[in-house]
Formats: sequence, C-alpha cells, structure tokens
Amino acid sequence: MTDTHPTPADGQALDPRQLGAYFALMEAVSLLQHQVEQQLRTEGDISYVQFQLLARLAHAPGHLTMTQLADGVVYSRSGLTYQAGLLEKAGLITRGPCPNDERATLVTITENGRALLDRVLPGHIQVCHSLLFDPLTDEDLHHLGDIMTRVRDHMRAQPPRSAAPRNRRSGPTRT
Amino acid sequence: MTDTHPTPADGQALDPRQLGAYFALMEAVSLLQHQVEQQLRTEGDISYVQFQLLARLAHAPGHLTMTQLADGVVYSRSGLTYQAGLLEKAGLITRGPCPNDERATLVTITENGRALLDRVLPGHIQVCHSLLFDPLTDEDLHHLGDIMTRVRDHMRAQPPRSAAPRNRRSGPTRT
DNA sequence: TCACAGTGCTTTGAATTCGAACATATACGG
DNA sequence: CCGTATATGTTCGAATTCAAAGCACTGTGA
Repeated sequence: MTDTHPTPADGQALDPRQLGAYFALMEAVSLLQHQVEQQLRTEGDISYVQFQLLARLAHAPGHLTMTQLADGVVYSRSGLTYQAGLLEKAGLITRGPCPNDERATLVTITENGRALLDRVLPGHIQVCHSLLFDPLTDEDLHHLGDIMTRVRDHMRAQPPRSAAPRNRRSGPTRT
Repeated sequence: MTDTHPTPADGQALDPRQLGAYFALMEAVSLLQHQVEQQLRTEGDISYVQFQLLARLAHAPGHLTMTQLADGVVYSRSGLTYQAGLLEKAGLITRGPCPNDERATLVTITENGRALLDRVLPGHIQVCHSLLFDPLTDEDLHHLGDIMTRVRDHMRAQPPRSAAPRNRRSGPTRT
C-alpha cells in the first residue's frame, strides 16, 4: 500500500524534521493569533493589527511615516491608510505633515492611544503566558528568542514590502 | 502603593527576553507568510489558506468533515464554506455526504488537487529554505521543531474554535 | 413519540484586506 | 532648468473573512 500515490517531490523534499518544525510553527502562531485577537477585541475593542500599530508607535522614539509603519507590521500601504483612518477617528493616533519631505505623513500615538495600550497589555501578556510560555522552560525561551530573532533579521535583510515594483507609467516600454 | 493589589501588569509582566521572543516570532511568521503567499499565487494561483487545506486533505488518511478542516487550519466555518466552494469549483476537491451523519459533509482532494499541490510544493519548500532554514543550524532546527510542537500541542489541548458557544435559543427565558 | 438542546454546514451582511490606478512630491540626468 | 523615473500616500473595486442568524439533522429525556 506504500505507494498508492507516487511521491512527487522526490529530490526537493524537506526532511521530516524541517517539515514538522515549519508546520508546527505556522500552526501554533495561527492559534496564538486567534486567541490574542479574541482578547484584544473583548478588552480593548481593537484588532491585532491595530494593537501592533499602537505598540510600534509607542516604542518608536519619535514619529513614523506611513510606509515605515506598514513595513513594520507587514501590511499593505492601502490597508494601513484604512487602519490609520480608523485609529485617527478613534483619537488613538494623529497624522501630520513631515517637515523634510512634503509627501510623507508622520504618525504619532496620542495619550489616549497609550492609555488603551496600557489597558489591554496585561490581558495580552496573560494570553501569551498561558498559551505560549506555559509549556516552555527557561532554556526553551532562550532558544526560541535567539532563533526567531536571527530568522527575522535574515528576512528583514530582504527588500521590504513597499519596494515591490509599482506599475510602469504608460505601457509601451519605450527605452 | 507598594503592593496593595497584585496589579495586573506587575506580577505578570513579560521580561524582556519573553517580549523579544514573542515579537520576533510573530514578526518572522508574518514575513514568511507574506513571501509564501506571493510564491503560491505566482506558481499555483492559490492562496495560503487554500494551500493549507489541500495539504491537510492530502495527508489525511481518508476524508475530513468541514468542521475538522476548519479547526485544522484555524479558520471560521463560514470562511471554510466559501473556500471549499472555490476549491470545488476549481475541481481541486469534492464534497460528498457522510454515511454515518446526514448533517456532515465529507471533503476529499481530487487528483487535480494533488497535482496542483505537487506543482507548487517545490517552490514552497524553496521559499522556506531561503527564508526560514537558511540562517539556522541543524541544532536550531531541532530546538525549533521541538519547542513549537510542544506549544502547538499545548494550544490544541484547548477547546477548538468550533466549540465557541452558540447563541441561546430565545434569550429571556427564565434564569 | 415529542420537545428541545446540541452539532454541522450554509447564507447573509458588514468589515477588512489587497493590488492597481491615481495625484503629488522628490531625485536624477541631460 | 526640463523630462523622466522613483517615492509617498490615498482612492477605488474586487476578493476575502468573520460572526450572527438560519436550516437540517442527531441524540436525549420525559
């Protein structure tokens, strides 16, 4: 029965250890994200993306541009425009012009935004504890942080999302 | 105000190591997921969710019900109905009745579905290699797989998504 | 057998997300 | 200084996603 279906990807197959690690990683993060969304919606009436945006702004030294923010949270720029509109209307952030560059928009978190962040953070941390850190030893945590930091930095070395080629002006590619 | 109450943020605050691990984890997975989506869309014209569904069905021993599939990929059941409709229309899966339970719908992957999976898998694996496994040693990989498998199993021990309480029949019945 | 709570799936309506197209501003080469 | 290419943010239309409501079936207790 071992070969009812021919093994297709023979030469390029991931060994089982890689496959297991990859699937477990994606699956665990999906589960964690779903639980976190529930908590944020219940306690702060915000989505996970909005939480990420506020957290980034709170930790940033000064202001951030829209593109920096979009790349930071791995989001489309148009999606960020939408979310920034919501957050601004809710009084959690402000958008202002950039002195240096007339095109850019500088985003800043308000006191209300910081207050909301402080309000939802304890519950957020609790969820992380009970779902993510609970089954891990201190050594596990060290490994995980080390590994994922290296992976993230490796991925961040790639050109960011906003660097995707935009549509050429008019079609006929004259030199 | 030394310790009037166990203030929520006080006793349960994440130490920097936990915070770093958590943020790096979520950020890296977001970046990976975005790249994977690009590859799947380019090479197979499917989304990541659709890929996950096909992969689960391909590895499943027999058929799966809609709810099993939705819980498996951490998806809403209504969302799965939508995606199953697309996949069925594309000829990648089939839906049929369940002999035991007249309510249930059994989902099966077709030969076309397996073929598509086989077509996109090499590229998928390549992206995983270049983004995720490249900066990791063999030991890292072992740790990552071990850690995330434990975390996933821990989260899977929680009641699944489909177990969310449904709306009570008619509300104001007596307590 | 009947009522009713529980489960499985779909439909519905609203919210979110993305890429393409757009308007404006900056950088670069002649 | 012009003309082209690139960068930034927004608007637009289409696709996706979710929770709530609805329909159909199951199983349990009276």
